[in-house]
Amino acid sequence: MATIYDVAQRAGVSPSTVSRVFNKTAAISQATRERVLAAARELDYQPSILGSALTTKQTFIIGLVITDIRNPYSSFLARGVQDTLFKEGYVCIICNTDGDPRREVHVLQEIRRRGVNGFIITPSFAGRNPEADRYIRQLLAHRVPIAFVGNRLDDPNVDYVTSRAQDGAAQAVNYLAGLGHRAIGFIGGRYTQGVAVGRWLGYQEAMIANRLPLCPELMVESDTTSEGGEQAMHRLLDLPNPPSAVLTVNDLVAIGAMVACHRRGVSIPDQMSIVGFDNIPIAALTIPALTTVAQPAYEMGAKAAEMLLRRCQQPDLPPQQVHLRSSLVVRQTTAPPPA
Amino acid sequence: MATIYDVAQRAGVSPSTVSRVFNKTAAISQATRERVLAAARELDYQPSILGSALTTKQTFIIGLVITDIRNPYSSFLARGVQDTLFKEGYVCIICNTDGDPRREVHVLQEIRRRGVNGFIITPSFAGRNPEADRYIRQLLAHRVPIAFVGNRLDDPNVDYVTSRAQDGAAQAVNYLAGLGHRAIGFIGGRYTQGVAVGRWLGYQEAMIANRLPLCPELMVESDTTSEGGEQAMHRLLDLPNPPSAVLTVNDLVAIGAMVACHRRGVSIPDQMSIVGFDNIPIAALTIPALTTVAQPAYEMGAKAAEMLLRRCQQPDLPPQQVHLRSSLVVRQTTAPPPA
DNA sequence: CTGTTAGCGCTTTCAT
DNA sequence: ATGAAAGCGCTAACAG
Repeated sequence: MATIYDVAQRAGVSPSTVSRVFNKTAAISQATRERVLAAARELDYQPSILGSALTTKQTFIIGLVITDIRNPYSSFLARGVQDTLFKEGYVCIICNTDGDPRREVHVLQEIRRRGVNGFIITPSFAGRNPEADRYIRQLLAHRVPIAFVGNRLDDPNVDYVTSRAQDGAAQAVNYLAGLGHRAIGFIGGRYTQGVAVGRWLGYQEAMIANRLPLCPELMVESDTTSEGGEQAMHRLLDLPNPPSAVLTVNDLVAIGAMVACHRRGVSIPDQMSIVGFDNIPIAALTIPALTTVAQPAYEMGAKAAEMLLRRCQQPDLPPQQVHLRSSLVVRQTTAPPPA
Repeated sequence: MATIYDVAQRAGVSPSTVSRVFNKTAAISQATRERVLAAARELDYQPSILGSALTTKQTFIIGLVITDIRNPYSSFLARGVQDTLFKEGYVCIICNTDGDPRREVHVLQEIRRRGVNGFIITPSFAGRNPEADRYIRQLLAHRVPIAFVGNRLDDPNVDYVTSRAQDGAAQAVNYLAGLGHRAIGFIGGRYTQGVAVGRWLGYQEAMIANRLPLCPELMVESDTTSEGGEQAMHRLLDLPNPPSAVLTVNDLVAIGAMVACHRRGVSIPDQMSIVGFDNIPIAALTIPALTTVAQPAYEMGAKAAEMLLRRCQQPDLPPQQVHLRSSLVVRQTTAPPPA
């Protein structure tokens, strides 16, 4: 790799001059600029960010910490982040936590050691993760720019973007209630973890608002996978009084639930209504097509990236909160309950 | 952030000594080691990789260049890469090309400027992309470690891992032929691009081997999305003599094709057999469940990461090729043709 | 408009 | 076993 000195020598100028033409940090005569550029081209010179970062602290790298990139919600979010950052000359290091607080801390440290200019974090637990919380607060104290997505620290004083998932869940319940359902179940991950909590709260809130009974046996925890959804639905179907509709914590779980119904000959939506969460691409393609609460994952990522960049430029801005909208996408898995 | 000087001062030693205890690059007396470690702990010191990289060239960052992280194949591959690298203390920068050669070059440059120690690349075009090819060859000439996944340069002299997708496609055709199908269609992305080429070649090869007619009108190009698959299947169904079975370039396309059949009342698998490609998680959950050629995406990523790390350590190793297996997963979308 | 000098955080000879 | 000094690629005053 050619260095700034090689270019300087070849162009017959000083390194600073070369630096100036690349950074436009001072006026340079047309003539020398051209000589420099020519020399650079001939040597295939690209300024090393490593070198400049040592003085400027600008690596144009940010760290993105998510649960698991294989989850479509995460990968859409990641793409939103990447697109927005890349346009501004930034690139990102992505690490997965699998919801493990230990790993979350480790991952944050490893990323930080690379001198990133900021973090975008989807916290796995909200306020229930002493280890990671402590570390993140420390970063914040060092004024490291951080934008949170989905969850956030138990602290209103940070930048974050949410999707009003709680409202989304409530919308879904309202819709089902409007259709005439009374026994509405919830299949829901671990309620106290990650994104599940808002969704669960929204469900409860709306059940109460609609004066519908909140039966513990209709609220079942599950893995947040299709297998988890399948098992959970079987448990619900085994009940003496199964629900006539269920809201699920994500689309994969919903699809698992559909499979369970299919296996048992329970027809959707005639005998069972199902609502998913996230609106992953496949949701439109299940047969019947899945009614679901759409999460603007890409937009959330894009927005978080925007906020982060802003904070990098103006560290003293007041903290910013953005609430995007979750919206119910009605398709074919929902209908009035059987008479 | 505390620097190595802060730690040295606090421990009453020289910076070199601190460096030595962290890098175990020379013997240090037990006593001073402990003092240094204590000082480091008190100051929350973590060696900055940026600083050391300037001399060692070791950033412990590698660049992963894929088409689109939102594609499940890519995200599984990425996770395989990340897990393997992270265990060895590496982290990765991920960028998307969307199959655009211009963007591919740009992305490679941006990543390189960050001093990455190597690349893992899933080339969008194989040997038909002068711009990107030229740049990649240049990297190779500079002895930058690169591992290719899926496709590779038109050059046997590089490290790469494939999935024998061509064999997988052939397997699928053989299976359909064995079932009695003669008119087997192929819905296939742009045949000359990215992963599609191997799959298309495998299809043709097996059609010929089975002495089946290779009809141009049964091979249709499409977007590699479910919408693309849906449209393509409609075109096939509009034919005077539609096929009785189709192989598709990926599962999303297959699912789109299923939707098209469903809309037209063509029953699967009785009137139409469909085979997907990739075995994304959702494939097991469509109704009926999708028969598909499984790609070991996670393993391919993991293997590529392994190869890359090996090359970083031993640049003079002979180039290595790994061929993982694609395997047909028979589920419920395939059956003998109608009589 | 351009050059000189020092320094960013760390490693690495070379001494001791 | 430890320290001093130079240097990695670049930027940022400070001169001129």
